[in-house]
Amino acid sequence: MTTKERILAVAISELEANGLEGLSLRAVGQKAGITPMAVYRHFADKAALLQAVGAHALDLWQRRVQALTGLPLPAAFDALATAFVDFALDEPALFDAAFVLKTRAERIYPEDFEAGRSPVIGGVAQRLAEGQAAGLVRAGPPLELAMGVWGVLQGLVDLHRSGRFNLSRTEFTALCLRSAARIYLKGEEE
Amino acid sequence: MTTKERILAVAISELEANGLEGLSLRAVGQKAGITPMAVYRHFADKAALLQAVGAHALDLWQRRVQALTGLPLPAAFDALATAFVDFALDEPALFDAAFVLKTRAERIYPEDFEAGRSPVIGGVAQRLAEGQAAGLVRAGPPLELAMGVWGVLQGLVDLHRSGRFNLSRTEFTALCLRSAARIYLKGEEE
DNA sequence: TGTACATCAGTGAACGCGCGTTCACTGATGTAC
DNA sequence: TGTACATCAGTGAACGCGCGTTCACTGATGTAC
Repeated sequence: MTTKERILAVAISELEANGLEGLSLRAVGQKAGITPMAVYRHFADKAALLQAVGAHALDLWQRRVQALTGLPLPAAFDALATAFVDFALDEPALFDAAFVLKTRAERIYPEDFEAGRSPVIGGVAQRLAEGQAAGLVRAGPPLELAMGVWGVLQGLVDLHRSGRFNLSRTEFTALCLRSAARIYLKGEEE
Repeated sequence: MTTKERILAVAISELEANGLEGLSLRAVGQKAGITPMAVYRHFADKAALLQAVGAHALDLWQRRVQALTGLPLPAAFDALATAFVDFALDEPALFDAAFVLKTRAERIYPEDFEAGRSPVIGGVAQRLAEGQAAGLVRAGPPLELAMGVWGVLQGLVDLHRSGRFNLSRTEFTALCLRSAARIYLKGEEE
């Protein structure tokens, strides 16, 4: 494990512990066993470190999604949505680093998604299109439906994190799945 | 205009200018024409000031919503959703103060909403119930549908604010309305 | 094989900043008798 | 009506903190001749 990797690992655990605002180069250096100033040997400045953390977090998220392959259609979306909620609630700071941080280069709707530069959203859109062909998924541009699903999950998670849901984890996740399904599912499911 | 009101007004405009993180008591005092320390005459500490700002922002939002009465059902929801998007994109810091700030006492799902302690969500749920009776709105607990609509709007606005939409304001708003409609509207609308 | 030199990770002190908050105070206004 | 006193908005200096970042440096390692 190189020093750079150690710094990154410490930064991630500090992020988990103290959140985006609570991350300081001094603390990272100290917990990595080096002078805070030595961090500058490996990252140009704090923004560069944050960007690396963000890239790592996004990578971690994508790995989690890739581990979900092989499920039939409706279950696949439930599994994906559950993974999203779990990621957001279990690793909130990583979630922020992956999805909220502005220092990272973001994928932009619609061009980057149409060009397939976002594997997760691209995959969702493709499966939604398959679902439309199979008569399961409602009509509409698959990419827009995918963004709608992302939006509702992100929004509900946001509301949950600002303390607006007094629900058990199971109940909250189920509410998220139902809300997401309302976006893409065809017909009455309840 | 009392000094307290002036402080509050300055705090709000500072919030608009610099965001939640950029708000400092020192700047507020200075721009209000008093010593930063005089702020403590009127607010116990920074948290108290922020709480007052949050209450004001929420009040402002509720006024905007109340101004929308009298529209027929599908248009009413579009107007409400448009107002939400406008509020979020035009006054992002006030929006944060009203909806994101944790120092405020939040309404909690489901009990506070069931008890009618949130006029906006309560009103939405009631109109959704009317829509269900009229056969316009899909089945499901009206309160949950309302939270779903709130969630999708909040999420899409979030994604927009982190730079993920390269759409004109009009196009983005339209996408939000379509996504919200997918949550609550019955049948195929496209 | 030995020596001179370059490279480079890491050090430690310091700079300058803005922050929330404390403290003892001033000075004007209002009120009680 | 006049005087003594309480109230209270506002002052100004200071405390202590943590931050990102700079600067000149040390000391070990690797490399060229």
